[in-house]
Amino acid sequence: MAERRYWLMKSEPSEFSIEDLQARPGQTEPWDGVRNYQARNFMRAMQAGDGVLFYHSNCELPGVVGVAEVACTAYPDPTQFDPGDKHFDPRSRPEDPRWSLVEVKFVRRFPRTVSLDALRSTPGLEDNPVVRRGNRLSVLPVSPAEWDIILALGDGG
DNA sequence: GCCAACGTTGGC
DNA sequence: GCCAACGTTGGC
Repeated sequence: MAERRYWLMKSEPSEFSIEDLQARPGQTEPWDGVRNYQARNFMRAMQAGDGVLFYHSNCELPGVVGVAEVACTAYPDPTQFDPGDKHFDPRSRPEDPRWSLVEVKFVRRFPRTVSLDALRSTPGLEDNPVVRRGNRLSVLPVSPAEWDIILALGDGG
């Protein structure tokens, strides 16, 4: 059995928020539209049951708002083949799909957002890319130690 | 809305 | 393979 790993996934709440995830049937959502190779590779490395920190970006209070879980391993993102979709990729071929997604399942919302400010000022998180200036990666790994720190901040808040 | 940081593209 | 131009991300 694979060891459980931890990730952080960003979403703009105006596009898709943790409340939207909670409201979904089965509280599960295909995390489509990722068009960055590094982020894609991280999704391809995910296993069902991995922990996910749900991060709200590009909003009034950016930060981690709750916990989700990887619901299945990666499969081809269907939006890459849909000419009507904003994430359509004309250069991706069905016999060799370029982009993948995983499905994500709601676990819980934190009582309070663990803001980016809080992440930046908490010892033990300074090595994670999410606190680094100019970081644009939307899917990134979190170490077990970082996971524990952020959960304590979120659940204790 | 601004703009710095970054990834991608394409000319050479 | 270099690198300038371009588009996007995301904090502020």
